[in-house]
Amino acid sequence: MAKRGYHHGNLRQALVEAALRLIEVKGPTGFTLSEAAKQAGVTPAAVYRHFEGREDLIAEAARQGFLMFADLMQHAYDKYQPSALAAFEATGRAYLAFARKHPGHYIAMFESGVSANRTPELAEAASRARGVLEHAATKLSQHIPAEKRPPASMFSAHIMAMSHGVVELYARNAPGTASPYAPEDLLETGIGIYLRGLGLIDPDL
Amino acid sequence: MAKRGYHHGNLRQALVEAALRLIEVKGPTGFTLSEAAKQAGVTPAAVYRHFEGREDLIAEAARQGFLMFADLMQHAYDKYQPSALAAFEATGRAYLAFARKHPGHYIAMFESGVSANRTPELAEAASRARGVLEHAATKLSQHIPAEKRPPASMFSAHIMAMSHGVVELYARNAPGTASPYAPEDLLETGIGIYLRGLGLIDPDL
DNA sequence: TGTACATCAGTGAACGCGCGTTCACTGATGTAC
DNA sequence: TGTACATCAGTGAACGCGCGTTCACTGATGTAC
Repeated sequence: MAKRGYHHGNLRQALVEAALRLIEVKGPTGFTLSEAAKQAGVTPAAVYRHFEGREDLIAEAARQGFLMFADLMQHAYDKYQPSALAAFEATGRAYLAFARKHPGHYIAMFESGVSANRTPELAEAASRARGVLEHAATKLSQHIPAEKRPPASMFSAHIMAMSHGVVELYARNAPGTASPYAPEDLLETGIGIYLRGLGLIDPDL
Repeated sequence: MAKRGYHHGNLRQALVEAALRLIEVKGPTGFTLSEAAKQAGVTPAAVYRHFEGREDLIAEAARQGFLMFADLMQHAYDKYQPSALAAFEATGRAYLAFARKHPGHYIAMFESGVSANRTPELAEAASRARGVLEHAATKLSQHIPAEKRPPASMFSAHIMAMSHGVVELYARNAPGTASPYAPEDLLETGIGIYLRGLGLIDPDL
């Protein structure tokens, strides 16, 4: 596992990955710097060679998350081009897929209490992710008659809100809170109805 | 302040209120049983006369939150009856108003990590709140032609998701994450577009 | 190729801290006679 | 009305724990000659 570098190989990344695993299992509260160090096979003090402290480690995990998140949505978007509608819907599906596949990242990004403005690098990564969705919304909204077209940033904020809400309320394992619908279906139908409201989908079912 | 009871007056409720204040200020992570006790002017050990422990105290705060939440939505619903549409929209506004007015309760309910099924009392309170929104959705959905009508529980899940998403992403003070829109506007327009998608609002703006 | 040296990633011990929880207790409140 | 007693809410000391962070160090790695 230790291929290059000095003693450990690539401790910095190993710590990020340990942190992600812990955040996923124990929640943002349960995550501790000491345990992340232990899981990486290293003394807690070693962490300080690579990060300023606990918060900084979480912020790096979140940053990497935003980058992956942006890539995933971008990829989904590109794949369904040139149909603005199909591309937009694919982007929405990618949102949920990311949250399902990378819960540790998602929690670090949205539930850890780390501000997206903590560092310029984190802010930039977050902004890039937001940008992908906003771009998809902008393109799609050009199909709406100008006089009844909401601003694209509002449009994408609606979609982000619904997506995030579905993740938080229905895609967490929380037993009992579960609704009878799969989160994927819930989001798909929700966005579908919303887009129909914008006149972007045929009103006949 | 100590009107009735034994030594303190009503320590149980004072602890719940101290916990809510702390949760609001420091987040669910920052809340500690010891500090809640201190704020209530009491030794940490005294908490154990009224609660099983830290989690139990949070659960009670959440339970009270769900009761208030249900009452608020119910009240808003009743006020705008008999128009199913106006009543439904008022219920949505009440959702956001509650989150804004009672952030401590909201956090205890949705972000504290306490399962809504932790105790039967908590589960029942949560279910009552959900019931109000579902009732509003059921009534409103009767105005949709049966063949294109989604199940009311799905309908209300969509609204809950969007409402929760708006609260989490845009109604928290998080500076910089803020969108240029007021959360109230964002939710109002979002629900408006969604309802238009269901054919419940005149399609001409 | 071999030796001397510089670098610096990770060590290990120590710190002060506040946490949640337990326990035997005390003393104010409420009640029975 | 007054006294003796029971109740039980809150005390205070103690516990073991793991936390994040600091510090002088050590020893493997990489480099210069």
